[in-house]
Amino acid sequence: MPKVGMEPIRKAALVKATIVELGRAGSLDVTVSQIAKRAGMSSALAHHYFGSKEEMFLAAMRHVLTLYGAEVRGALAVASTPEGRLRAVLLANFSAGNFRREVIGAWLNFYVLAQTVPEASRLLRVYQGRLRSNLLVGLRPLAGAKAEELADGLGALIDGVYLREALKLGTPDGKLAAAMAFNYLKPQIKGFDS
Amino acid sequence: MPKVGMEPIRKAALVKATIVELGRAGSLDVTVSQIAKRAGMSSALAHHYFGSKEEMFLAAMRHVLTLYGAEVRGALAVASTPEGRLRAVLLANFSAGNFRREVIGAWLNFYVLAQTVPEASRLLRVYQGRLRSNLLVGLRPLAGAKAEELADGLGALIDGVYLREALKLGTPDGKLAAAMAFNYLKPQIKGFDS
DNA sequence: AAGTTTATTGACTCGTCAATCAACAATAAA
DNA sequence: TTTATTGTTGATTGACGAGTCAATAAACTT
Repeated sequence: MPKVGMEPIRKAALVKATIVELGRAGSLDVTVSQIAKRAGMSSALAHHYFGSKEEMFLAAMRHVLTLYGAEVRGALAVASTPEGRLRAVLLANFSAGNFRREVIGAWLNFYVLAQTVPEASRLLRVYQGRLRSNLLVGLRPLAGAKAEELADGLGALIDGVYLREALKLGTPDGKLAAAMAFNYLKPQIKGFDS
Repeated sequence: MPKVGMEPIRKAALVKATIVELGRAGSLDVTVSQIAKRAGMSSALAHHYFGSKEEMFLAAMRHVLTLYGAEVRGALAVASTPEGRLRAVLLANFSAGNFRREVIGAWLNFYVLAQTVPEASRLLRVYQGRLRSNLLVGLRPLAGAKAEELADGLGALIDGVYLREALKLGTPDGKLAAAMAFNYLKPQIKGFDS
């Protein structure tokens, strides 16, 4: 059965399965066997490709971060005004691709992972830094000196919305979540309307 | 050595040790032995008093929640105006008692625990409900119809600030954190000043 | 065709840990 | 002073899970 060139396929399947299992279990207490099973292979093979469970987690993180980054870049590309850029970044954060049950659950676990694994912590910082600078691009022309503190507030608000969503059941509502962010900005920036 | 009336003392020591260990490890991967050792007893005794590790976690949660509730009530008692009440609730959230490394780390784990343990999820909802209603007491006279959405936004912001603090190293700065909340409110409520 | 590399897994090792138990000690009640 | 009751622990059990390994097989190389 063994064909050649399986590596990328297997790795992709494992990354996907890791995210699903993390979201499902809601904790890092997920066995390699569970992940491997969901990805349709033996746990030995998972170890063969990733070496350790930790590496699997990190690969899953990178994947989520990459998707997120791509989505933001895409949205940003078609925005020309500062207002448009702001809108784009916020909407991307709560888009159907990122604001999903499994992904939200995975995020929570990434924060936990970051408590013990330096590389996870680094990745999370990179994400926070990007979010901040993306927000600042839109905010600086609109809010000037207040831009920095607005960006920090928005960042915390977004993380908080994710965290709270992790506690709820049912389908996450991105529209509603985005509305909270716009609500935060409206009175801060004259003439800003969602 | 065994005197009588040890139960409450042992239980309190275990609860305290659980919070410390949870904060230290940054994850639920804490063994009963670690907790028991920090509390100065054998793991068998810990099981004797709590029955299971899960019960220890829940007791720790209840304890944190109780302290938090007491602090808010205390601050609220000496506030007479709506503005004062708002201030009181926000400051209590970031007070020296609650906004500490270990406690922040423990919070993160409570959210993880809530993913699998219904009682943990219930406790967290109770906390969120209380926070919300405490905020509303102050907000309704000041913001009227907008009070509800402001309370939700503030709640998410507070949780987000906690979450982000869990990622940082060093001593948490409650003043700075509280400032973010005030910053959120200032433009929303005419005449509100921290 | 022989040799090498890639894919794949079942079985195994080794460690860890929650929970239980048997036994012992001290205090309180009878 | 027996007889509970409460406190306490070392040792043990039983389960589970990460990571390793030997073995098998298909595919590529020369």
